[in-house]
Amino acid sequence: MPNRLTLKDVAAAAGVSQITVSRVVRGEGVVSARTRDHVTQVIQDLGFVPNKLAGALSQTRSNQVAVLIPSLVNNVFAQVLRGITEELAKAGYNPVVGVTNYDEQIEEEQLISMLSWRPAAVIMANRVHTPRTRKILENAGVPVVELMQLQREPIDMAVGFDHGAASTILVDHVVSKGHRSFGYIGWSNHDFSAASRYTAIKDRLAEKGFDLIAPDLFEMPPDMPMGKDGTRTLLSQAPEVDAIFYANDIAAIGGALHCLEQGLSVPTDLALVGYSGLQMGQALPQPLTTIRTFRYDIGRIAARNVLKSLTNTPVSKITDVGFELVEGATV
Amino acid sequence: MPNRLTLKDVAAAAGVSQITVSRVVRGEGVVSARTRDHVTQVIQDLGFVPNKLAGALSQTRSNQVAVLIPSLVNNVFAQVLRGITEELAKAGYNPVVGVTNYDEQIEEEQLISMLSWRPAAVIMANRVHTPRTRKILENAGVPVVELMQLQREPIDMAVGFDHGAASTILVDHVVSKGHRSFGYIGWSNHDFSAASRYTAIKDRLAEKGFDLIAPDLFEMPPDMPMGKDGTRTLLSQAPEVDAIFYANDIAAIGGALHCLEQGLSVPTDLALVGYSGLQMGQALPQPLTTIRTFRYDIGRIAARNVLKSLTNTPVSKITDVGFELVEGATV
DNA sequence: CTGTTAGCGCCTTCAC
DNA sequence: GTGAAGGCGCTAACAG
Repeated sequence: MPNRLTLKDVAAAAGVSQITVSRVVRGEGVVSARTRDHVTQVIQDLGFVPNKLAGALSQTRSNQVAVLIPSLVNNVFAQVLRGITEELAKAGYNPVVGVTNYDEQIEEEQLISMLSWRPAAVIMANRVHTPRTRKILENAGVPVVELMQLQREPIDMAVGFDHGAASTILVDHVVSKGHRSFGYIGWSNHDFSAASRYTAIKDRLAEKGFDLIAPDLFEMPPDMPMGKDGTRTLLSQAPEVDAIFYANDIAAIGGALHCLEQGLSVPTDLALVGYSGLQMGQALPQPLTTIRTFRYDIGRIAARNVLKSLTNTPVSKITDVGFELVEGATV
Repeated sequence: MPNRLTLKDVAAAAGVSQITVSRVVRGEGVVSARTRDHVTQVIQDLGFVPNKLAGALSQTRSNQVAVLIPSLVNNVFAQVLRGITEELAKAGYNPVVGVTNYDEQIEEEQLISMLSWRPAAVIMANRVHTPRTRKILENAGVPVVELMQLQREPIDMAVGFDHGAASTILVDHVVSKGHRSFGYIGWSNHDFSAASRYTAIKDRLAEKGFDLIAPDLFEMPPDMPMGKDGTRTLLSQAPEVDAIFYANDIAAIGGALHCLEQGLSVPTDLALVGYSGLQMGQALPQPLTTIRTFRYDIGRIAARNVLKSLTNTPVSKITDVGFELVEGATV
């Protein structure tokens, strides 16, 4: 077990004190070039790896960042996490990942569990929390970044974009193309972003005098088969619908498959509207009309804000990374 | 900062000693029912959260598990990670995730960085390591689980399946359907699984007297656009090819899109063979012929083996979760 | 520029 | 059944 080496061992081998080795390891404090080189050499030779548990304990803070995301398999969050991970790695920080499965109660438990590791910061890829979670975060004494959705006052910092605005633009685009009867396939849980998207679409359509038909919402973000089945169900209940908004691109692709199988032509018979701008939707023969969001950037900026905040560099409380209407061929 | 409470504070409030509180918290050692209840109550009232840094330091071991995966965005590894995360969570362990980007050098750096947190175990979703990485793992003194590929002797434990066998079965199936000229679209880096898949396909075809045409291999696992472009390139260079093996389902779907656009009928003009059995490939109008692998189970079993190993429960060194030939409609 | 001292918060060991 | 020391490995604060 070579890693059972401690500062003391290195110090003894190098003929200096522990604290000198510590300074060399951290690259902080003043050490003469000579001793620094010497100690560095000894560290190399011995293969010493500092114990960060002890370091964190003595500083009462670690270089781990707690990250809570609703799902790992959802590509959107996978990309957010990738951005976070890459950016943290540059500064020598590690993410500790917790998955909430879109459940605020689990989020709360996970958060408590992670806080007992005294992370340097917390990143939450969600804006809805239990009251207790909010309170814990407010008192955690570490930077907190909430992701994706900018509406509402952040606990500490927020990075994302305005789902409501994106939905409005999407609606206007679809209506401008002449569609007149609208359906929605999505989900209905606590996810604030999804909810505010649905509401924004419904409201905007209402302003223009249109209805939005959403027969049964799912309990989870719909995947491709759910999008396919949902489309069939919706069309059987409301055959007049000539445009469907989907909660995400994957579900919309499911809708496209339904059309393909049923011989419905897109967008003449039915218009399909996605949400997220995944690469996959754009690779289809008919590129999907959707809202492109910047997941990777959101992750990176979140991490960067964490790091800034930890070094007391001024950070804006709210970072709007925007979105982009992708005018595909399905509307 | 409510979490600045320590054992000492709880002990004072409860009128007992630190160690008694510690025993109650851990549920270990003998404490009378009365004091236990009392202390539990005080912990509740104060909202005490034990500091695991200190706990881990004094035990010289934590309940964090280091997980190194090549990519977060690749659905295969996302699912592996999901399995790991869910299973660890049940036992109160947290994964600390490092992403290697399919690079053994980065893997080595990440590993060293993570070991300085003295994780309870290490899970590597890859079987190729630098010599130094191997040595570090052998001496780490903690359980090590390597994933996906069963060939080769594991450092400690391995969970996965035999890529070579899967490829052989795949080849036999495709040949049995009457195809006679074969192409391959994949990648060529250090990934042992990908390499052994390619080799196994090539070898098996050779045994049957066939060639395998693989013009240019990518540096990364091909995605949908790469699969699409690769298909075009390959067919322009070798128009006689009537069946293509893809390194993964996503690339194969890209191939399907190419056929759709070019009016090639599948499998008459061209057969498409995927690898992984992603849900997506099965949702297509023509379900993809592929090998289904059990990513989620691999993750779960890996985590379970870690936990067993930590409690000195006997664990088999090698766990073969198998695979499944999916006879779709594209061959 | 380098070293000494005193913890960080918990757990192990050994008394009582 | 409970408690008092001592130590896990590191770093902050102060000396020299």
